[in-house]
Amino acid sequence: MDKKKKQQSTEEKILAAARKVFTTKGMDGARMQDIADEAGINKALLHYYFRDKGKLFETVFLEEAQKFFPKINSIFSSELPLFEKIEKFVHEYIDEMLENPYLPWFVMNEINRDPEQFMYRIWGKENLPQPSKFLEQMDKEVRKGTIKKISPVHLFLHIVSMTIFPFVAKPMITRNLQLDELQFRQILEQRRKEIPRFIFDAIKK
Amino acid sequence: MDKKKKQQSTEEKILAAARKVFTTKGMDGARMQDIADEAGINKALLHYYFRDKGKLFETVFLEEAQKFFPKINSIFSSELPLFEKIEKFVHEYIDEMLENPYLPWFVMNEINRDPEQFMYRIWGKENLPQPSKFLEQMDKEVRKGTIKKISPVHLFLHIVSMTIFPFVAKPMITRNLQLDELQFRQILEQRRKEIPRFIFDAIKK
DNA sequence: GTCTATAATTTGATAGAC
DNA sequence: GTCTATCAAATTATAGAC
Repeated sequence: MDKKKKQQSTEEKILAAARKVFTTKGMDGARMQDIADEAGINKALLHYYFRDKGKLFETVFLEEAQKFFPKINSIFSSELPLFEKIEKFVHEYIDEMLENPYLPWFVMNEINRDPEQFMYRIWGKENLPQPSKFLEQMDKEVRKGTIKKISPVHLFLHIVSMTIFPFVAKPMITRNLQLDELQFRQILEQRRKEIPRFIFDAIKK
Repeated sequence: MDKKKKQQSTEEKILAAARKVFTTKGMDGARMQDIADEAGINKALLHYYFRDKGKLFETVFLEEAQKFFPKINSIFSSELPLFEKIEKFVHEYIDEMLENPYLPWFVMNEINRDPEQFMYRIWGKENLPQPSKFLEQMDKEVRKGTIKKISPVHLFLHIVSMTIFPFVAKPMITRNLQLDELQFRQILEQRRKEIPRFIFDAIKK
């Protein structure tokens, strides 16, 4: 990491530092001084590259949100069979979050802070994600009798909840279950297979 | 609400106002002026009753955290049979959160901000919650062959995730599924029955 | 206990030298 | 492009009158 810092442009150093500070402290908690220190420069340079705190934050946030959301939609609206689709979603999502564990908390936290602004910025008004295709697919399987009767909306919520929640609630979980970093990570890795398995058991006939 | 404000003591008015502001904006985003305005008093009085912002926040936070956590432990360590225990947990938790929808986001958000400080304050070092009893109970059922083979830790995570996550991710969910307030609330109410049902289907033999 | 006025501090932002 | 020094605004906290 430190090796590469020399090669990084100042702008890249700032963005990396801002990412780190914003994702741990949030927009309100983050201090420009913290970011400058983390980047090994001074505050004035932050304003030289990015006009103000808001602009810097927005750059970081949109960048991160793009990692978090678009994958959901591309998988859910693909042409895969239901079970494979669920499996792929869980796998790819957990993998992504294992690499960026701060991501879900950061994104959800900032969306909560100002839902309209950010949801709009991420998708725009016409570019809404369409889980409807996935919901219809589930509905079709139910009517075909391939899987048990279940509300597609609830099944969708079950899947997303089991996948994402442990990452958001990490401090609660590690404390309650007395887990160290390694144990927690191992459990998350296990969930890649455990969640699809659990769902299949619940809805297969 | 406004009727009672006359009867409320100033301290109660402050706490109610602080609760409202802190739970929506968080510790960093909250302004003492906002709280004073919300309480219908001036800033100086806030400091008269609570030395500083940190003390006021801590009072509110610990009060709220006590609503959120202890119930988990009391239910999980009770003597109920497994299925009833799961059902009771989901019911009571969703009911609690339907009344205080901001609760899970607020508590988890502030714990993420400073895990050590708050986790310690909530339980202390010796007073750790003991989901172990619940985990053992699940393990026993598995070994008896009453339910399918499943890791107790994962089952625990499944239950908690499905129950709490939708409350934390409300803005994401309502936007993605195009739900209005009422529809969202109805779905949450449905989950009281849906989650236990789903779990039973997954683990019953 | 409650208020107004003000101090003290924090922090985002800019000016200007190099 | 980068730095030091400084300003301006926002925000917490206190002094002191009533």
